[in-house]
Amino acid sequence: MNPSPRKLEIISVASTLFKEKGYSAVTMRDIAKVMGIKAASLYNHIKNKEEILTFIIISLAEEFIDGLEKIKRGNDDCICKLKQIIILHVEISSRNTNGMASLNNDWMHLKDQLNHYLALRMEYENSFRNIISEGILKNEIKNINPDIMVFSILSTLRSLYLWVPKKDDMEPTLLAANLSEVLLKGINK
Amino acid sequence: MNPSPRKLEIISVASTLFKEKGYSAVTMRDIAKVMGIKAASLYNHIKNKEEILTFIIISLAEEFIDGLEKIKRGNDDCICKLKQIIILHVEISSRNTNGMASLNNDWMHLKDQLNHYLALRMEYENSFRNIISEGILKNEIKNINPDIMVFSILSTLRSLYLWVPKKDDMEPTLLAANLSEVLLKGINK
DNA sequence: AACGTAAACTAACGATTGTTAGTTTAAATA
DNA sequence: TATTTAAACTAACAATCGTTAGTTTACGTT
Repeated sequence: MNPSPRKLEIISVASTLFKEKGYSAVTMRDIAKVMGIKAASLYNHIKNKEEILTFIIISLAEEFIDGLEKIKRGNDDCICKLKQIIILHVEISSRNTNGMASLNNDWMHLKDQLNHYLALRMEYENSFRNIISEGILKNEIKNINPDIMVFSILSTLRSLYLWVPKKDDMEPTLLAANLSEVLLKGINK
Repeated sequence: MNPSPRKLEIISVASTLFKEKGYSAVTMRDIAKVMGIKAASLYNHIKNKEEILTFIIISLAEEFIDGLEKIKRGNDDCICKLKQIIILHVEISSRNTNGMASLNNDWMHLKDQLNHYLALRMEYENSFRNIISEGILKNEIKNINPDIMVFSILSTLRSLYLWVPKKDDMEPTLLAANLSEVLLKGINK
């Protein structure tokens, strides 16, 4: 059963507020006020507050897993795969900056799906690290601690949601290209 | 008037909890329980909940401003200054991973000092960008949009608080050296 | 015209929130 | 020994929290 349009509207409003103040600081009455209805009316469309957060986070997490899965299946070299990962993050983050805030900062407030989320996250990071490690073996990537490279690149990509809205004049394609240059080849001339 | 040892103890406990769940989700009773006292007793040492957050954030922000000020005053080249900034972040983040969580995620819950914080933050980012821009002029740094380089490097440095605790076996000096290599020269061989 | 239904409403609940007031305890000081 | 004081306590407050129950409204379908 797909979410109704009204439910998606609530989730969208909630995402905006969650980004501004964090999940815990946003009340059902806050969400209702932006919707122009009373808090109790929200419950005609959603089960509870937690369901909103769960939907936001899990659907985004699965987008990332699916995207990475496709990249892994390709037989491009590692550097090319990394570029595709950068594009994946720019695309998803640009399309849903508000949701990305919850994915990054509010996952610990999940209950039922917390373990599922943590599993997806670990799966994603492991796949990412495997691509790096393979690149080192094939001599495409420097022989530095892969954890540091994963951490460094992923930190930047995870922060995109904060930065994309400030640069909405910049095309996602150009942003991804510049990011690839900086993340893969550095800034030093 | 310096904070008493007991007050610092409360702030330390609060920092730990703020990192785990975020400022809004941590109650005064949560903090008190870890301290082994009742919530009301906290008010013998602190004015209110907000004061705890303010102390954590502002003192860290000032550490960064002071550190960057010293780096700016030196007459090293830009690449060297960037390396010093990386060391600054590794040092501060290693010394206070818990506080860094609030600095990154809970600043929007400041009240009295919110504008002060935002001013410090803008000052820091501007100085950072100026170093990059100067590096481009002097042909030390690639001629790419400096905003993207600031964003990319700073995102990684701001996430250190999440990552340092998982790698407490790694010496901060080595971490800073590896980070410099990755952030400045990239991962591509 | 009668009915069904989706989506709003009012009213209220029990729990929890940050915080205050006033009291007790125990150790240091006079 | 008597007094002061720092730091804990108990008890309670008004406000706000997520949520439920029951009701009204308005519109599409029979």
